[in-house]
Amino acid sequence: MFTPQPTTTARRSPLSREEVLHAAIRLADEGGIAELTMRKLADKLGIQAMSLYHHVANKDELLDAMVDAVFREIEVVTENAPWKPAMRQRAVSARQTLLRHAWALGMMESRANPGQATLECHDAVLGCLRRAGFSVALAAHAFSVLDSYIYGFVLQELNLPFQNPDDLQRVSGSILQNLPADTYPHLMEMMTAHVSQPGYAYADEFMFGLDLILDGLEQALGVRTQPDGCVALTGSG
Amino acid sequence: MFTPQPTTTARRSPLSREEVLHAAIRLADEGGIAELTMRKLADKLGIQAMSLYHHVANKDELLDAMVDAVFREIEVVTENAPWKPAMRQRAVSARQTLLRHAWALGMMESRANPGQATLECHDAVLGCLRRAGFSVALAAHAFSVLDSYIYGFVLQELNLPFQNPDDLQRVSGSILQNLPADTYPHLMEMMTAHVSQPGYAYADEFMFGLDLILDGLEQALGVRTQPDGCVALTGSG
DNA sequence: ACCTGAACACCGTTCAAGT
DNA sequence: ACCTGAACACCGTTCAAGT
Repeated sequence: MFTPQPTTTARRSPLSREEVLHAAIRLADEGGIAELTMRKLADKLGIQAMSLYHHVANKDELLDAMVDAVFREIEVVTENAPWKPAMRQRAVSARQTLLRHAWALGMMESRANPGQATLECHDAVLGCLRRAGFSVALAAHAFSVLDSYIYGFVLQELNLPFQNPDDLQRVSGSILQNLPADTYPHLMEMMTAHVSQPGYAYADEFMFGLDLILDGLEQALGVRTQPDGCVALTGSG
Repeated sequence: MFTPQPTTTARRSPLSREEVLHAAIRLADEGGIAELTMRKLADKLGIQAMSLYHHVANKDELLDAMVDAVFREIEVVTENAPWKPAMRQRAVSARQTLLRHAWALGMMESRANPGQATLECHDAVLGCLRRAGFSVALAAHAFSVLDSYIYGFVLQELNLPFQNPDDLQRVSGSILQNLPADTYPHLMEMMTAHVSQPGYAYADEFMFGLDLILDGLEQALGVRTQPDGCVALTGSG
């Protein structure tokens, strides 16, 4: 029996792996990683949960792909750019990306299969450093300390029980208000004299630590390229 | 009717909240956080899952208590110790503790209720810095950059698909072997010329970054306490 | 006070069956 | 090739009932 394709019928185009991936990311972005279940994801796509397994081997593989998609969003500018502003800008982009997808950081702990975008991002960073004169060993050091700092800072940022300065003042007040004033004196001082002051935002701490690390790397690079032992102070000081 | 207590009968002492907490930590340490379900935890304690709710409001409260117990394990030596070795030793202890409880880091992302041990740990660190002459603002900077680095480093360490140098050589080989040699040239160079060399261990990168940050903080402290603008180089260089 | 059985509303995934 | 219904072995948690 010949059954012609119903070309005129409004029909859902067959689901693609890309569609599944992006729907999963949107779901996790909006409702948190706990909201991302195969059943709810299927619901959002208008299919049954079991149909997802035609596009994705299992939930773990989906999570791997999601993490790789996050790395694709991190901008790495290395084209003939000096290493310091390039690394600085990449750090800023990485932080923004990881904040946009709050679920990603917590998932990296358990992922072991780096995707293509992840490898490309790493390669670009290493290339920038090597071209700037970093030895292989120093490039490894630099990569480690920069990524550690970025990941850890975002982890703390996401852990904060507030998102804006108004929240902060309210929350820090309620935490310490119920305690005797001398239980945590230094924490109390930090809250009252600094953190709860107008204009304070934890996000601003990011640049202090980032520049401290970049300056330290610059010094280490200078020591290496000038083996007379004289530290070259190339900063603004 | 009078029913006497069966004093002679071998009877389980009533379960305490502490017992539940430690069993939960052991379960997560051994099998990963996914293994920690209320049902399996109850099994291990020889009771039914529902009985746990007499000692813990819900799973979320249990997770909060587990994170706080991890902070209790971090050693903070601040008694009259100079700030630099004290902060160095605390960073080492924090890293070891977080490696011992690999589940803890991923959970901090979603916890918002700091416990007593957490607050005590933070207070001790701030006290050490303040006594050493750090301004409130610089102490906040120092705290942020140090904790960010520690957390981020451990996050990367846990993310590595190997635990010892032997694994490393095998894994790094299999990742890059299947690729054309020029797809990720700098990653390839890093693997072949550095990471896969005998004696390399990612764990050793920890001290480079830690000392880089501590030296940077020392410099920032010196600049502040000597307002003549002359940087005091108190390091070994 | 502490523990429990049964139940509810969920999970990820398999498998045989449909078109 | 793609989707599905039914089922399996799990979840966290509630609630009424036991001692």
